[in-house]
Amino acid sequence: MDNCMVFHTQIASIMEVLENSAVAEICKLVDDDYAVFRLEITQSQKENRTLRRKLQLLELKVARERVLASRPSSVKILDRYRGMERGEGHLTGGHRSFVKPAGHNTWNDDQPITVDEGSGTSTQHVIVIESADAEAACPEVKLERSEGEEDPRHSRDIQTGVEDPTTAAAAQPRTRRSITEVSGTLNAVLKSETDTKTLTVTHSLLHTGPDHRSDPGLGRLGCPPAPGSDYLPEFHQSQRPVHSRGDGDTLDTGGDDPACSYTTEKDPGNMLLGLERQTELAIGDWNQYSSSVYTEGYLDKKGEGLVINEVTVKLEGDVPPTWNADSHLGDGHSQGRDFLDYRESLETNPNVLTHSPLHTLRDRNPVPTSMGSSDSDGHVLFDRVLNSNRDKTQAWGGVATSSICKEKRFLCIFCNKGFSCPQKVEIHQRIHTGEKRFSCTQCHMRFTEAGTLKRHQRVHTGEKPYSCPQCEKRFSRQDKLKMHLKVHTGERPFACTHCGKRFSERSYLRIHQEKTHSTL
DNA sequence: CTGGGGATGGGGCCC
DNA sequence: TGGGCCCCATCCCCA
Repeated sequence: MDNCMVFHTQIASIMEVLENSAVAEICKLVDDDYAVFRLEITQSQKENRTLRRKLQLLELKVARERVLASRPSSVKILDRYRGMERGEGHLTGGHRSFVKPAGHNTWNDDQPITVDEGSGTSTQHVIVIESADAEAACPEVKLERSEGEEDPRHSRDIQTGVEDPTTAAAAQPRTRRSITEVSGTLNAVLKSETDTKTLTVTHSLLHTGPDHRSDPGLGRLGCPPAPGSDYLPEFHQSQRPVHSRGDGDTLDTGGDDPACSYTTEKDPGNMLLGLERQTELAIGDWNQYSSSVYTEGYLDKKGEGLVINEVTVKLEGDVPPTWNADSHLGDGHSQGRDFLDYRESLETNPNVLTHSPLHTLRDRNPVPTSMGSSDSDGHVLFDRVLNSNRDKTQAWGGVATSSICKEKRFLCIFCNKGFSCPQKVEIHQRIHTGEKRFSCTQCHMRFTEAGTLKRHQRVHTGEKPYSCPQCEKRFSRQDKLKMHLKVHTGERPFACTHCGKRFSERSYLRIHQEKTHSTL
């Protein structure tokens, strides 16, 4: 028995040793395979980056060739990338979006292009504007991504009209486009100029604070930035060139009213976006993150089309950095509007979401668009400028800034409702997204607007600053006091068209008609 | 008791 | 940011 026990003990020991060795071997195999797998993944990623870089270089080259072909005179464009093409540089560590023209609406103007390298602050984005032919139903906007440069604070100007604007104006009908991007300081200026028209779009990404705003006081069109808005798009209406300093400040050497200016590209094919209502968006998903999307444009007078002049997207969230924003652009009805300024800015943290109403647009009518990506600062910005109707330049030539600002050309992407300011569109679109960023500290109530929250909080404080001079009754709201005053005055401005009965409130009349005259 | 109307409070929304 | 209007819900009064 003892021998038997010893034998079993030895067997158990051997089994344990074998088991341990087997486990160790399995672990080793797993580790080896894992290492190989990771190596393969890394190699694939490197290959992807290399291919992407090559693609970007090809795009750059094509764009440059287009420009060179159409602008025989002194072209200086994208010196940085020219160097890259010569092998002098590389795009790593960030992303660039290039604005490039396409079709007949490309850099075909006989204006030189200059690139202001700025002062070493590296923009992480190069914008690609790709305008479709007039016949194209969907103008394309192509956003390229590349590995960005190291310095996130580079500013660069791309101007396709280097001449002195004053002389350029004298050189009409010469067509000019100039694009200035200053994303290093969170400003991006797009300047598109045709004939006497100038477009300057300035993106001021406000996440760095108001000090970085080009106009800290007011947003474009004289509107203050929407609460929580992290960028401040601006138009500069000036025929003078806009330069970007190395420190990122945008210098409008013209000194004209910086409030508004608009592109006057004249491609009729780009004038209208066949944008349909996007009310079927998955609001739940859309509301996961702070977002703002608006379209700048207008409904044509017949209501048959929605002309999108601008789309601005601000997105936040922990989402994959693969957001493609495209839109439906179609030939359309300019209805006297002679420009299409389509701009889209996207700012995120290191990650960028992939959902937006624009996404839906893109899906409905895909265009070759690559994605923007994050720069070293973790911000993503891509801008687009679509050239608009070239034939209608003059219609916008003399439009004053104030009149433009009064127009409700910023359209809700959900309901097409027009607003005068993009910030207002952002606030309005919270209705559709369900976003209520203002929460009461006293209760669970949440509100879309800060003013509504403030008004609500009087419920908790009991503050009733408005008192009736007739009966000492007090109210927390002025409109309620005004309503109450009708009790004393007997004012009943709303009369039933069926029975003549009068009511002090419209809603009373409506209820009355529903109850009494519903069969009529 | 019931229904219509008035009064009030509150939120939504736009200017 | 405040003003103003709208809508809705609720309570109350009264025929």
